[in-house]
Amino acid sequence: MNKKIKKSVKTKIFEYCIENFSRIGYNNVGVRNISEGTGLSIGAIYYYFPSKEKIARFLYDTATELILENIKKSVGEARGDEEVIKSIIVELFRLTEESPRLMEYALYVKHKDFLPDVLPVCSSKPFEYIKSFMRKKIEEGVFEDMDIVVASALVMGPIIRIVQLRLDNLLKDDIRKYAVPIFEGIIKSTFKKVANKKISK
Amino acid sequence: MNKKIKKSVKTKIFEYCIENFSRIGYNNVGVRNISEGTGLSIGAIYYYFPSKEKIARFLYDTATELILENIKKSVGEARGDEEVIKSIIVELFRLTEESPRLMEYALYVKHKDFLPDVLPVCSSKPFEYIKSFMRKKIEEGVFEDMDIVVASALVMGPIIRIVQLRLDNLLKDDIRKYAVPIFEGIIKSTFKKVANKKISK
DNA sequence: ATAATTAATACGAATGTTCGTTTTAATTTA
DNA sequence: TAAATTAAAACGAACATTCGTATTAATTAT
Repeated sequence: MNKKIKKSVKTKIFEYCIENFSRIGYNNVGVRNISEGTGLSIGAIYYYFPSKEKIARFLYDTATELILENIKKSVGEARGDEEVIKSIIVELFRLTEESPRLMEYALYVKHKDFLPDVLPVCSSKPFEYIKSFMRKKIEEGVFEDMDIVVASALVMGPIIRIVQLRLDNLLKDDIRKYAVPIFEGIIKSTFKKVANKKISK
Repeated sequence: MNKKIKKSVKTKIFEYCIENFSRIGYNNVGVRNISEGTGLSIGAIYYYFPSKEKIARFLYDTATELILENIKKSVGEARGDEEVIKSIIVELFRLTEESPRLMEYALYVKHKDFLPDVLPVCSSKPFEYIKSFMRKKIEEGVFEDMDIVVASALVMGPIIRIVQLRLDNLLKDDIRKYAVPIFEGIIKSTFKKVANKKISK
């Protein structure tokens, strides 16, 4: 009966920092900016986080966890292997449109600058999850029998590329319109061909 | 008869900064580090560059120019459309193995942190060059008739992804071994099918 | 009363940059 | 040839600023 009325301190910090670490960079956002931007005092910030670096780590963990949850939920509703791939694309594109800063932080922020020992995002939970799905499908013979690295690159490469172009503002329109053609291209390059089955209409 | 003997100041700075901006980040490399690392005095550095930011810009321009030159040369020796795609892959993979820091700087460095008004690398000269080639081939009917954005993502996405994985040290071995399988996957997803022509052996 | 938050101040370390000076090498003058 | 002059190149201590962080005492909320 309380938490709803006011945003928690951590939430405020999360929202402000996700936005601004992505937009102008970790090193260009000072603790004083965070204080002003959230309306919190510097003391309050340090009451919840022992250091600025810990904020960055908290953002990273929360962001990857959030993305993973969304992907899992989306994949959970999919029927069949192709549907799984499609649902991943749709979900990643949706997240890109609806939470661009979240995606930007997860994909882009050069963690080496300020989180030296964090895994590169490409091997963070969401991407590991997708990769393990693919590994299984190669074993089952759904995908062409290819190296997992190659398969993973052929599937995730185009998706991530579209997302990056959008986040860089090089694509002006909603990228969800690319979901189907990208999906079809990916299927062509990775799935075993089945004689009596058409992929596109 | 003189320039050969000593590395120019700009060359020294280029080499040190490409290495270290990529490795530990622009904001973690101070002017004092550059001074110590190159053996140049701080004064000398500022004699050649008006600011640290201008160094970053110089690196960016030089790196993209270098990569573009190499791609052009490699493409120039290719015969036929598929060969062009293959030569781009081979060249980008070669550069990744032989000049990883150069590639890392061009692909990765989050320019927003310190070069606010520079183009994202994905739209820098080398990538624009490749894209315009593809646009032409779509018009000529070599590629499937698809949106240039989609085609570009299907071609460049997997390539860049492999490169990134390698630069993140998530792939331990030389990525050149992936050149052919990646090439074959890309062809499948983008090239028009020609009935009496097999792509792989 | 305890915990949470604020506001203000202060700290030292690190930053990018400046600037007066020195070194070096080439050119000009004598 | 030797001395004088010049200008570019290199130097590095010092500067003002900003950073993350710490500390304080006062205030508010539970």
